[in-house]
Amino acid sequence: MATLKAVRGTRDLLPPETALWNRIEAIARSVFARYNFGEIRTPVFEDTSLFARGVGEETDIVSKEMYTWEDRARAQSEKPQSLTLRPENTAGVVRAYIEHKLGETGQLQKLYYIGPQFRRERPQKGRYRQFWQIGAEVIGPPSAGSESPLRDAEVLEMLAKLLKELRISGWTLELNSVGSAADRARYNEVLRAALEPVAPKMCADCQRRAVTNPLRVLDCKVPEDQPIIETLPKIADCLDEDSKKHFAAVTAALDAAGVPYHLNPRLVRGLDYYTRTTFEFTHGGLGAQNALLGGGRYDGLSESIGGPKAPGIGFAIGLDRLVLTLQAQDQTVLDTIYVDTPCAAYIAPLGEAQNASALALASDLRKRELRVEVGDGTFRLKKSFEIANKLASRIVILGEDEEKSGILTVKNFVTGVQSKVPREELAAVLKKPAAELEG
RNA sequence: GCGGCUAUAGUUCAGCGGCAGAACGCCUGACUGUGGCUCAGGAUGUCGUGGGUUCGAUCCCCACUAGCCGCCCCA
Repeated sequence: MATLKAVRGTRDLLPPETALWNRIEAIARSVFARYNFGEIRTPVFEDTSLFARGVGEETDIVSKEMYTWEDRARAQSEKPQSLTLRPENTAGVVRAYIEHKLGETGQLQKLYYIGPQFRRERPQKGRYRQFWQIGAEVIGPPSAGSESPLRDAEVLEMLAKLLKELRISGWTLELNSVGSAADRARYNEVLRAALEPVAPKMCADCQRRAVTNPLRVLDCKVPEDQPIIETLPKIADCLDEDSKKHFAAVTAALDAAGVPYHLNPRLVRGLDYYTRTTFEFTHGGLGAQNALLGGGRYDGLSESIGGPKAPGIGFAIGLDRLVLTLQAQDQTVLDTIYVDTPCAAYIAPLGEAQNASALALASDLRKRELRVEVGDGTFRLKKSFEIANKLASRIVILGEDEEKSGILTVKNFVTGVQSKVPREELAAVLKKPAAELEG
């Protein structure tokens, strides 16, 4: 029988790498807490129509990347429900916001999530079919200030802080405004019209995009097309006064907060729900998948899935890509984040007769918050030393003599010093840094 | 979904149409309670899977699967 493997595009995360993941998540939770965000956990699958209506029927995500299946019908007369593994988490959060009537609290909701998302794309480095996102949303009724450009700036400033605490440098904040839904629709027509005469001179992809999705033409990377793209109308010229004012307030707040950004009038994001402020933090060294995180404002999302008016802004960080970026950085930088603590002690019983008391000793030390490993009495002492040397900073020898006298033999691998330690003093000795000489 | 490259030991990789290799790691070293550095031995394996060509295939051909790179798109 063929050996079973993780399915394409999915993978196992093993120690010690998981320690790094945990560390990153802990830092994120800590930053979110300071900005007064609370955690939300939504189901990993939802009714398919949530994504179709929320994310947008025409987006790549919905049209070709979702894991969708039909649930069993509850009764024969019923139609089976179509379910989908979430391809992103914003729609689920907004659905929960509506379902639990969080808007009725009158308060701004600040929610973050950490969890797996699913998209059936061709796997690559930094792109998996089950991938992890850390994201946050600020959403609420307009009366709670959910539309304020201050919220946009606060979210961006928080992201800059988070990246700093994660020791990630060299990122670029690409910033743009795609205007209101109406602005966007208007721009689409203007762009389509402007493209008509020039598209035949462009690359094959652009000729196709000019018809199917004009906004994507702006993203084209073919050098020959760049001069033509430069001449195309910019979305900024199609923004109404409110959108312009809103965006100006966002950039002003960023300037005041000292968050550097790069205005990118060609930044187009692939989800239909984005309005006004959109952004992306990119990082070199990620290859073709250079987006570390992306997000933006979604003032009409709630209404598009049948909820009340609830403007919001949010982002999603690609956790897999964050880890890749971190691992590509200087090892010393990595060490400050990923702390691989060795065991304080390896307890070596000298015979099977000592196994039970070795376990009891370990239990006692663990109660005192020490990380401890226990060997086995069938191991020869030489072998115990070899194992201990690999994973602990000290070895504690427990033979017949030690068991009778209660005086344990402790050898420190850092200093090379071997000493006798009464059992009741052991925990205190092990808590001292191994580099310190002990009596 | 399309194109290119790749798949050999636990890991990183070399290799050749005729008995499978290196480095690191692992195991064992005068059976008694002492590791790290050396030294001496030892084991690595369905050569990704399934077909085909051949006297003979890990090697050549085809298909499949998976990974990587690019496109598309995105986190």
